[in-house]
Amino acid sequence: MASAATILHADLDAFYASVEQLLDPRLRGKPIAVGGGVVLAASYEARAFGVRSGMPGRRARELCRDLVFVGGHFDEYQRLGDAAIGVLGDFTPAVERISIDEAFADVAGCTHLFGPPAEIARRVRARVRAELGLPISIGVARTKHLAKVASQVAKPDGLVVVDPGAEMEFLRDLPVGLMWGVGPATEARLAEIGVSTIGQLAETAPHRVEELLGHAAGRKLTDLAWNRDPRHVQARGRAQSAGAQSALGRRPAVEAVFKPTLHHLADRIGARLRARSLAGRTITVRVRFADLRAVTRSITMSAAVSATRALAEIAEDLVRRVLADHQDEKVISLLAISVSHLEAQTDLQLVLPLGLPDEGRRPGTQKGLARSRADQAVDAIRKRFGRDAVDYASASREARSVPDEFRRLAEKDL
DNA sequence: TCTGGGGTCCTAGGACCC
DNA sequence: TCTGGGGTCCTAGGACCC
Repeated sequence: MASAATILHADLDAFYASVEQLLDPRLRGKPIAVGGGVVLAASYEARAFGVRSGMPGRRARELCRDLVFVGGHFDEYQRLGDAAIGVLGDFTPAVERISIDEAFADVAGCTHLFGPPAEIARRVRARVRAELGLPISIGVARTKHLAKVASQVAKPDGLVVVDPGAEMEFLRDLPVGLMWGVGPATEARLAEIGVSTIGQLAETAPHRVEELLGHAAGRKLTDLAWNRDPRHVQARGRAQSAGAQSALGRRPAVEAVFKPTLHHLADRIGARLRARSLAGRTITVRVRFADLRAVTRSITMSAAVSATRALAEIAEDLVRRVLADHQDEKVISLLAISVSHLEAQTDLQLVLPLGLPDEGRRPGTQKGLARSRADQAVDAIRKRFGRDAVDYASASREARSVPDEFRRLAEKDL
């Protein structure tokens, strides 16, 4: 016998923009964008003009003459996002938070207290509206995938319940792009074989889908189209990697450009890692060229690193390798560093920055010691006076096209 | 439309070991 | 000595999610 529809997917509508309209009533009903140089979020009124997040501010203004840009109240986003997810938590501990504005909840264990899932969803929406002043859409269904699709269909500010007896009918005519795991590339490939709806995908032979998309992705999508979703609602684990990136516009591919930027990125990552007593064995850099094509280089070391200078120097070496392999590329448009293979950092490692590439490891040199002490001093000052209180001299402030507060909202807990 | 930032997972080839 | 198979790790790239 099929289980009941007890999974909720709750998603705050145009979250950042809705918060701004909440804080300033004059913005309500108007097309607004959070951000400036780049659109970080757009209200539904702005989306109607084609304004999208990630879009350059200039382009957005072209699309919508009356677009109002607002600076962003990042502390409020965090507070209100936490509060909205907290409302779900008042009904059940089985909450899986996906991001600042989105979460799953399984209410199977609390219907005897609060009534059927649809009733719980109604109460969540009413409370978020009454207590926080924000619109939130909810999908209710038997599986996570169905609940997620349902909340998308429910937007804006709606509730959609998928009855277990009507699931296939619900999915059949919806575009494949609504499925979890189908982005622009997959959508285009499916279109090539004449598949544009979930129903059509379900009718396609599984081996064809796998040939087209690869084993894992093909199988996953076939399962979802056939409405087989084994995933459970469960609290999220810690991050597996920590990274930072900076878009540069169009800058010459020379040391004077990439060194300060890499130092700034290494500083951001190093500080986060050290705050959690973590370090990582694998460092990956990503270099994007003028035509937006990106190349990565990585190295895995025998010992984990978290010292800013060590991270920066390893990243510099990797970027030099990229540029040596692409000598015809004179312009770079983005630099990124990611640190993975994270592990707990022992006290010894905290003091002695081990772990340059294997051949070049330098255990506890005077220089290494001084660097690590500098990190500790900087970390301590930031802890007392805030994250912007100190900055390495060589770290470029101009590289920050997006406010640090916005970056922080996207960081997953390490 | 020449595009932000922080993440996750998959693929495929090669090295290496047993 | 040759051959084969399986497992694990590393590297580079790609797609996707919010």
